[in-house]
This record gives sequence, structure tokens and C-alpha cells, in this order.
Amino acid sequence: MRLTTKGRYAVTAMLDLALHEGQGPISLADISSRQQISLSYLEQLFAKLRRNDLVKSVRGPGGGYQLSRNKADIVVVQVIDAVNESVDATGCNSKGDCHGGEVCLTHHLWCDLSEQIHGFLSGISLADLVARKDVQQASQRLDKAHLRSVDIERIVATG
Amino acid sequence: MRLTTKGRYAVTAMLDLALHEGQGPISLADISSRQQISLSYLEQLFAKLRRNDLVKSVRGPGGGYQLSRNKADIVVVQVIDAVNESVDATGCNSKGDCHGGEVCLTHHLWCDLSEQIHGFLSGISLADLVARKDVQQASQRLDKAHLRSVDIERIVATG
DNA sequence: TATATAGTTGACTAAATTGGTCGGCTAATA
DNA sequence: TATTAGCCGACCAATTTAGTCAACTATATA
Repeated sequence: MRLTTKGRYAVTAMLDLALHEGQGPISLADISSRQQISLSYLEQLFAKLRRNDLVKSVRGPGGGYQLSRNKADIVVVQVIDAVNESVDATGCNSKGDCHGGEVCLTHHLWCDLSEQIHGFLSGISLADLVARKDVQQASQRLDKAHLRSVDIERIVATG
Repeated sequence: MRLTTKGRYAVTAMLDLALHEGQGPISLADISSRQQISLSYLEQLFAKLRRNDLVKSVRGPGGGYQLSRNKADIVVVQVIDAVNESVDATGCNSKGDCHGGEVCLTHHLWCDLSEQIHGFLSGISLADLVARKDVQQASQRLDKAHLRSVDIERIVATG
């Protein structure tokens, strides 16, 4: 089991989409600047999210990504799974063949732990996160900073 | 956060010690043969376990390792911590500076998850594991196989 | 229709971590 | 004094992470 920036970035990016729902497609460039995630890395992650049918893409100018279904119907563990980060804590992927075909001494412990984690992360939808006060506050901060940087770019571009 | 063989091996080895408590020092060679863990790797892990005061060592023939305190007073999360596998799921080690000095969008989510995992693993002592039926069954299996292999070695050695 | 935007794909990479191996050392005991 | 067993540090192959880069395709708009 591992939970690294890969899974965290994916959840953060999906939450960014959920927060800006109804504003049309959101470009990866926007997410990249708001959430400080490398654009190229986001591309990799979104390729997997799309393959897992969690987002749909719109090409061309004004394009971007949107959630493929209601934010209440996408749950954190699905996002983490989609980018290949397993939440399984066993060494045998819960198959029970960790010690020469049989279960190892601690197999059931790791099974129980996996269940705990899976249960926790499958009980939290993007809609749940959007509703949280701490998320709303952080989101406002990030959006403001993003708008400022867009302004600066415009000023630089137009002289 | 990651939970790999490193942490699992450490817990398994500590549980092996707990199961054979009262039989004097247990050598890493015994643990290695019973639990199918590389001896040299066990040495690395036990260096850390000893530094963290979870085991004490006895040198010389008949030597080995013993738990440094009662098995009811050693808890799974301590073992995992000792071998440097963090159970923290945040990207900032719970410091809250994950997004340029401030918390990132998903900081609190990972904090909550960390708390879940930590709570779960700190509620399970080695004594709890020893008392479990699935552990006892697996342990009997492994001990029998170990005795057989010891017999074979003796037969080979004596001709 | 040209052009800019934005997604798609694939090849590549530096750095870190994992799961070890190997050799030599030291302490204790029989 | 030989053997056992822990101690220690150097080294290593394989994998994963967190990217970069370049080329391509689809689409909207000027």
C-alpha cells in the first residue's frame, strides 16, 4: 500500500473540478496554476482518470475536463484506484498466498487494516469534500491567487 | 504514506518473538526460516527495532532477540514507526505547509485518514495478535514446518 | 482558412526507495 | 580457541515517483 503525491494530486485535481462545476470545461492549465501541480504530470493523471471514466474531456479552445457524473457519485477511493495507487495493505493483494501458498502470520491484520482504510475513503464523495468548511476556505484562497496571476499575465501580455 | 514489506516484515518478526516468548532469546536465523524473511534484511530491521528500544539482544551462542517489554505494551504502530515507515498520509507530515506555506485543498482529508489508520494500529498490541485464532493457527503451521527443516538439517549434518 | 488552444500520446529521465547481498567485525560461550 | 550469533557498513538491481519534452490531433474562433 502506498499513498503518495500521485494519489493526493489526483484527488486534489478532481476536487478542483468539483469546486468549479457549472463553469464549463476546466483546463489542466488552470488546475496546474491553482493547485501547483506540474501540467505534464496532470496530463498523465488525467489520462488514467479518463480511462476510468471519472472525467470527460472537451478539446479545442475553451476546452478542458469535467466530471463524468455527479460529484456525489464519485468517491475518494475510486480516484486513488484510478491512478494505480492501491489501498490494499496486504503483501498478496488480499489473495492469501503470502507465505508459500498459504496466509502469512499477519495476513488478517493487514486485511483488517485495508478494510478500515477502504471503508473510510469510500465513505467520502467529492460532494462531501466540497461541503466542508476547510475545503471552501482553502478554495477561496487559491481562486483569488489564481485570478491575481491571470491578471498579471494579461497586463504583461497587453503591455 | 507507505506500508510495504519493510513494515510488514517488522511486525511479523516482532509477532514471532511474542509467540515464542519464554523460550529464551530467539535467533534471527530461526525467524528467517520460520517467516521466510532474508536474514540480512532482518538484521537491518532489528538494528532499528533495537535502537527504538522494542527488543533487546543477547550475543554469542544461544543468543538472539527478546521483546524489551511486555507484549501487551508494544503496539503495531510503534513497530512500523521504528522501521521508518510513516503512517502519515499527508504530503507535509501534518505540518500544514503543503501549498506554499499554507494547507492544500485536501490537507484535512489526509489528516483525518492518518488519524484513522494511526488509531486502528495503535489499538492493536502484540498480545492482542497472539490471542487471535487465525494467528495461532498460522503460527502452529509455521512452527511445524520449521521443526521439520531443523530435523532435515540435523540428519544431513550427522549423515 | 489560418491560427491558437487544449487534449493525447509516448519516450525519456533523475532521484529516491526497496529489498536485498556480501564481507568483515565483535562479543560470548562451550 | 573455535563457533555462534549479533553488529555494521558498503554496495547493488529493480522499481517507482515525479516529472520533462516533443510531436500530434481535434476544435473553436478571428
